Amino acid sequence: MKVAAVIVDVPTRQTDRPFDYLIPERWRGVIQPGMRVTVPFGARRLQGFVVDVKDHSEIESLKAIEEVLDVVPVLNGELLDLGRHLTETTLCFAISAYQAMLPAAMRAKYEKVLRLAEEERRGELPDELKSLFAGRTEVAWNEVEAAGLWRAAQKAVQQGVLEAVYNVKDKAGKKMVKSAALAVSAEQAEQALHSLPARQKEAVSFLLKRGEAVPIAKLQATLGISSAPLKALVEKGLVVVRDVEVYRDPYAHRTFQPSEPLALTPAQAQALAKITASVRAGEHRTFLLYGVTGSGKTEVYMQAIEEVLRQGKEAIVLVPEISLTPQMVERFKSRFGPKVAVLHSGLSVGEKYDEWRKIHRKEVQLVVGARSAVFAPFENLGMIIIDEEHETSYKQEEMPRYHARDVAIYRARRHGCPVVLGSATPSLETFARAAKGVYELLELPERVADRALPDVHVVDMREELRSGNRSMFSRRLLDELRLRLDRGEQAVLFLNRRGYSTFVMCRSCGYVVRCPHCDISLTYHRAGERMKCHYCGHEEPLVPRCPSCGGEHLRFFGTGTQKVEEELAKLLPKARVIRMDVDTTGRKGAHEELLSRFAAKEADILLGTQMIAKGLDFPDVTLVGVLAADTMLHLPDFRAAEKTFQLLTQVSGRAGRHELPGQVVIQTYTPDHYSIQLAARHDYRSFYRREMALRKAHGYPPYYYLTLITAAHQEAPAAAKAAEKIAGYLRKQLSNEAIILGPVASPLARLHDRYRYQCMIKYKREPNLSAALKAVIDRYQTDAAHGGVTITVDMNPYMMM
DNA sequence: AGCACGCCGACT
DNA sequence: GTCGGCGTGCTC
Repeated sequence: MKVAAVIVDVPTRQTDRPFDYLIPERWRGVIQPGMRVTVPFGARRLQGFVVDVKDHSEIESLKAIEEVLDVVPVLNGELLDLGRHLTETTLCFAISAYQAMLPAAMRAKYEKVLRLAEEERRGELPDELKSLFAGRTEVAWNEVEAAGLWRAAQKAVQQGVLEAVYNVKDKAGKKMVKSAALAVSAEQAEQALHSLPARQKEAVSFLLKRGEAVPIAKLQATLGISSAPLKALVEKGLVVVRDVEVYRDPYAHRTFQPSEPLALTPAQAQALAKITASVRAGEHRTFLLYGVTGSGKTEVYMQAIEEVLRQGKEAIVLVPEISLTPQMVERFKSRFGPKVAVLHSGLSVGEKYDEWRKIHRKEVQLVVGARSAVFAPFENLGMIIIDEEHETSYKQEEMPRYHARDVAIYRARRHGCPVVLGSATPSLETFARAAKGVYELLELPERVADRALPDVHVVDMREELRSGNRSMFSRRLLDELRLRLDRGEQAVLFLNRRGYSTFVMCRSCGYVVRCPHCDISLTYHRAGERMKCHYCGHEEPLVPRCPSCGGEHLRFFGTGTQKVEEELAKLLPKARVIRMDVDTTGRKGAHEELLSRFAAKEADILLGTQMIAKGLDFPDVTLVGVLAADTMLHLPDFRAAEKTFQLLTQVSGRAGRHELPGQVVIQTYTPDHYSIQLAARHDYRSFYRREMALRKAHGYPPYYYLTLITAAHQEAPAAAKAAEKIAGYLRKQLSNEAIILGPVASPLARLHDRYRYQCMIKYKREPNLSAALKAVIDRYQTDAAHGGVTITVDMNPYMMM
């Protein structure tokens, strides 16, 4: 076995295949599929994944592998296969699939360095480079480029005075801590103890007691000693100091109250029994655990996990990023303690790497994490749980465009284990499969402890306006808020828009301030008087006059959380408000801090966006207000009604989860819309039937599959032309059953300075589709790439923009 | 993606 | 005449 097939870190179509490399003799038998290596590729050095080891290659002159980055494969056979599967189902590059499975820390960082070939030739350096190389032999390429000496350097390389060195580095290393350990046996140390001075004695007996290496900082702190005694002990040969690897534990400062399994309701017990039976039988099944908010789905998950662990197997729990709150983590940590690893975006690159290695080394049996945790490198999976199954954040919007639900089911099939999809508002796709018997439906129709679902009032804001109330608060909502303040209870206010106002328009000429890079209006943010683009992040100061006509009457339209906060301060000056949105939770730990302040009743009202809709559970919250229920309803997305229904149901579920009954006020300009009406009545099934009928009539999922193709270019006509060509090609390739819509300008017609045109394909069965799309990517992407057109293909899109 | 190679315009 | 611009094609 002297040849390795390697997927190199170049995400393009042309390089999306294995390249063969010679395995140097010293690594024969060592290098295995799934290991990362560095290899020479053209003039560069790159990271790559070994996907195969073989005896022969078609290629005559092979280059050799330069470095092996792993001792043990980081991708096992199953994950390598899964990567190939993702390649086919999402049309992504193999390298993207493999990288998505590993923590960011393991992705290579590249640096190019220019090195003086020989010290003797320093004199031959061109004058402009001399000062740069003064006193050193290596200079980073960036530095040369920044100094504008690109050409001089290239010449020097050609002449052989300089050489280009390509380094491949890991992003984050293992964290090492200088630790002290005994250098002699325990007996010898005991004997030496008598003759030691006081401080050294203390140190040695401490190490004896611990029986392992102890970080020096900790040793010094606990014994209150300086480094001097340790130094003396090292000289005497009694103690050694060495680097010991430690995990960065994001929860090190926290203690978790152990929790016990709770008594189950009959429905919970029945659901649990079905799941555990499947775990024990080791057979793959997909369950839909459909339970109203507050019905105790998490307790079912936890008891099912206990069964998995009893079987000596492992489990993955996926949670949407925004509900991976401290509360949620705490529940799992309390029940499963050191058996859990947690993976979410709040962790640093290094922390994620450490959590991942705990899994890889089989030090934990359970992972709780966001989307990418579905790739946890367990080898004996007993169950995968996806909480809030309907959440769109389970779909990745970059390459590879996978859906965690599909990956979970694929892995579970291979491991022979169940998948549990949990939701109070299942996605139509999932509920339809459950209705057809593809998934097994498990139902929790009641809240635990007989608590009632909250009372929901829909307020018609048009009516408010007619009766002269022009504020963003209906009289009803304001009254209810006052009542909570009087009673010392808490309220949650939900508004799906951050910032202050959604757009700024000149009253004289109608000019609207827009993003210079995207086809969208800028949002005004009160803090710092800035205008921000919520798509590309562009920011500019607010102008005092209309840039178009010079008029001074700029008016702020639409309402964001900042404006609500301000308004609340006017209307309810005594209310203490905590605002939670991307702008107030950006800082690390801010999210946790704000929530714990609310839990400690340091505030009366929690005002926030999406991120407060899920998973929160506060006993004194008895009122939930939805300020504008229709914000999502009119988006150009066939799932708009479904998303509205889900969001309203989820938000409502935050009220009255404990002893005190809950009340919900939904403000809307379209009170008769079925998604609002049925959410108010907690009637999922009627919503499901109604929405299914519409999907059927209009040919949308789950009746049809969708694929979205977008072409983008600086110039609108170029993008349109590329999209046109693609549509024409596909019309020829696909069957008559397939419906190809467009091309049309994307709803977000310009993004990041590029115009976008899209085609939508609707189909039921199209065996030729993958091949045709691959051909599209091959043909149009490669020859269009030079014209600057980029083509993206999203099979089963969730973002229609 | 980079990087080399190669083929056409404005300068010492 | 060369330097330097960027289009084209390759990387085991």
